[in-house]
Amino acid sequence: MSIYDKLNEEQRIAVEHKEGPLLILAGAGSGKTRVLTHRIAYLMEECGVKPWNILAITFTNKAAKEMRERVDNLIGEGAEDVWVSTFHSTCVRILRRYIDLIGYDRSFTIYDSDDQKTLMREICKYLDIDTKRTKERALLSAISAAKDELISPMQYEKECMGNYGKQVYAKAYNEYQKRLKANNALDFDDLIVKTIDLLTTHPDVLSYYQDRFQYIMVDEYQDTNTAQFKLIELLAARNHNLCVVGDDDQSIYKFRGANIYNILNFEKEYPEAKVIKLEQNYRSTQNILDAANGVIANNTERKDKKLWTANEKGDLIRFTQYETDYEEAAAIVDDIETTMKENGESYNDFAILYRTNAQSRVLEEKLVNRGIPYKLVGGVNFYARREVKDLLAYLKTIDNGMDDIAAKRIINVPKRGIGLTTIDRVTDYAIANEYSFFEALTRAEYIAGVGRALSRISSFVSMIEILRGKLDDPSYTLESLINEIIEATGYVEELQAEGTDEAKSRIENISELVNKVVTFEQEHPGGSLSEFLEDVALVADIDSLDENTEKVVLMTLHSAKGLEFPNVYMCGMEDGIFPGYMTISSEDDSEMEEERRLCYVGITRAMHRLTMSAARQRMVHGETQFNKPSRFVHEIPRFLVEVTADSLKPRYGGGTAYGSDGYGLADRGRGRFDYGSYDSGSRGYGSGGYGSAGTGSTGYGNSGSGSRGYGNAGYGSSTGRSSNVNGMSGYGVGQARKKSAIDLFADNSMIQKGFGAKPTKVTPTKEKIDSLNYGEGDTVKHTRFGAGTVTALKELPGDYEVTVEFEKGGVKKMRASFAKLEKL
DNA sequence: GTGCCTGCTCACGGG
DNA sequence: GAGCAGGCAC
Repeated sequence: MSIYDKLNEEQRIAVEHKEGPLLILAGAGSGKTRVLTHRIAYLMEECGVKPWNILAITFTNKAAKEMRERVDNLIGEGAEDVWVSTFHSTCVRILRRYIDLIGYDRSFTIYDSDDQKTLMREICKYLDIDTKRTKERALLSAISAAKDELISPMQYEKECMGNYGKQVYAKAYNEYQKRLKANNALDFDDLIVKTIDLLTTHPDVLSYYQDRFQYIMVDEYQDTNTAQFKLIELLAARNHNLCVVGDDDQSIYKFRGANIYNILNFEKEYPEAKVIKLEQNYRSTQNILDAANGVIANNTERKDKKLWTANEKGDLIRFTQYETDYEEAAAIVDDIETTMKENGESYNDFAILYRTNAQSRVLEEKLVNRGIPYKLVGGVNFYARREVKDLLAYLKTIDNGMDDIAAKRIINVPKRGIGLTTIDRVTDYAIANEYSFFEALTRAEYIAGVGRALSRISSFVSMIEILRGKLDDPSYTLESLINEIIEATGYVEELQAEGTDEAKSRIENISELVNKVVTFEQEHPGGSLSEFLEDVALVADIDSLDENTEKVVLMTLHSAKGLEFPNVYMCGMEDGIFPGYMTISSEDDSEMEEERRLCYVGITRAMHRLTMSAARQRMVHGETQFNKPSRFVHEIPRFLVEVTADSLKPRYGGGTAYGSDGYGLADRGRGRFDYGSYDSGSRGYGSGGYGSAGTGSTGYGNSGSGSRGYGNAGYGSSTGRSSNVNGMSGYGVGQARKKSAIDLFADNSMIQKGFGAKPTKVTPTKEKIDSLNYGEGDTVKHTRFGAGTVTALKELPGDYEVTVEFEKGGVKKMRASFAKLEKL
């Protein structure tokens, strides 16, 4: 029996496709990695293709590593010569060899987003750009977008002719590139762009790689941007043996330039392409799959496909709306513990997914309290911590003396009495004489006004030069280098003297960095400093995830792509969070579609059990926000969802129905749930029926009896009575889906009065406010959230607490002194 | 030149 | 709510 016998028919056809372009549309969980690895094995074993003639591109190092391991397992050793790597590391490898051909030094530095921001700040100062009006971030994202589309500064400038506002961007882009070049640095986008520059201007180099990469495979093709597409096109131009694998329904990186048309138009680009659809899912239960299909069916721009599975139906998807984000987190953690015991599973069988990194904090808190081991993916990157960045800046300065950003970062860290005035003078001198900042430091004695700082500067310079000199000895390790830096600068010593908890944790991070250096040298004997730094620059958060350690995994939905877990929790399922406020208020419908694909990705991560949750109120950026359950929850066919009432202790008085929001809670018993009339399919939603029941009773709304297309407002009361409260009833026949979802809980102010919102911490107000020029019922404008109606006002000492229902951003409660609302 | 305080800004995702 | 830049006092 061969390794190919276990493949299904479509998988086998894909694996055995040898020559010519191939598009594999692989639905979630359809075994695409299996196809890719088997195809590599097949090419090598059955077709005699040399491993070094195969290039497989993935999006993360983690995926690359796994792919190599799996190929190794298939064919037994020999996969190490297959070039498996990410777009970015592929480009770095090519550039390290040939970038001098396009005018950079081969020891170039890679700038991360912090470095980019620092550089842009300098540029704004230099070009007199008012950063209040034009943000660095905006400039950088415009530049990044231009690069993703392969638009050069010159082209950009042309396009901006006559548009004064845009000309600022063009100038900034131009200066930014100039400075990157002067610093011998490349940002992430440049890695791709410069590789294309190199290949298009040097046919011999291109030809070399075209010969080398006779078989090219690209994973997650739906996430490639125009530049990446172009790169692949160049490399594959001679042999046309290009195999791309992707799923248009899982395209979730538009914000960083992903061009979904790369996959949608593949057949136009390569008319001779063979197209294979993998539609059998091996991962999830039928119910989970149906839920995912139900959600994604609301998107219009997609390739037709229908996922199916031979797996059992499985459990229903569970949904619960909690009072606060804290209760939500507590309940999830509870549930993990119970389920784990009941099913004899381990912690790594559970993943908690959320839309934004900020949501992890509350969850972490609860997990720590319970002593549950967890792994947080993302958040504040290890390499973004101050102490780690400082030490890396030393390494960068030693490695690449032209990197001004790095040199300026450490010139006075730890403090050595070289202040801003001195730095400015050195900078001016450097610019005037076209030296790098570090070069200028070596000539400090010629710089007017440096005076007192001169001796300090020279000792800094000689420290760097001595360390740099040591690297000439091939037996000198990077480990010794970093230890000498720590020693010479007194960095750790200073932290030890501080003795605070924060200082201790910084010291731990530093020793962690030293560990990483050691590991790097073990894994890459003879690896250079540049290689170490590039390794560091190109790690993704997800790379550090080891699914085999017994920990609950916490991460964003974005990070979860490509992974699977027996039990998945999708929390914060609220309009305003997911889909996010930005998406809801956007004019562009495609953004909602992207958000929906993200939801699809989340759902399809689950193998056996999917639990969704929402909170009525949560703190977002210091303001209490009231959110309705996510429209995506409503898009799951109702018969697939089991809604459980928040079963925490009764707290708001038993038996009384609160709120007209249709989620009215009664006694916190384990109530039943009713969506209203979801049965009627596309025709309408019941607004009611989210009511949970009184203790053990069946106090829920009438089910929206089929054809009528609505449900009564099902406010559970302790008597289990279903009734209309405050005149809110379900939506009528034919009510548009979208509308009902949005208006479902129109009168949120009632909840607030009923529940009495969580007391906000009273902080002294900066500016005493005695009266307001607006009141309940007035329309006001918020600088960020736009227009809204004041639904409640509460007097505080010297301030007011204003509850505003925004037209687009939901209900928010804010301090009048802080929010600066303007009456309309 | 250093250190503290205040006020402002950012509130989506990441290689 | 948090992190950072800028202002101000020493």
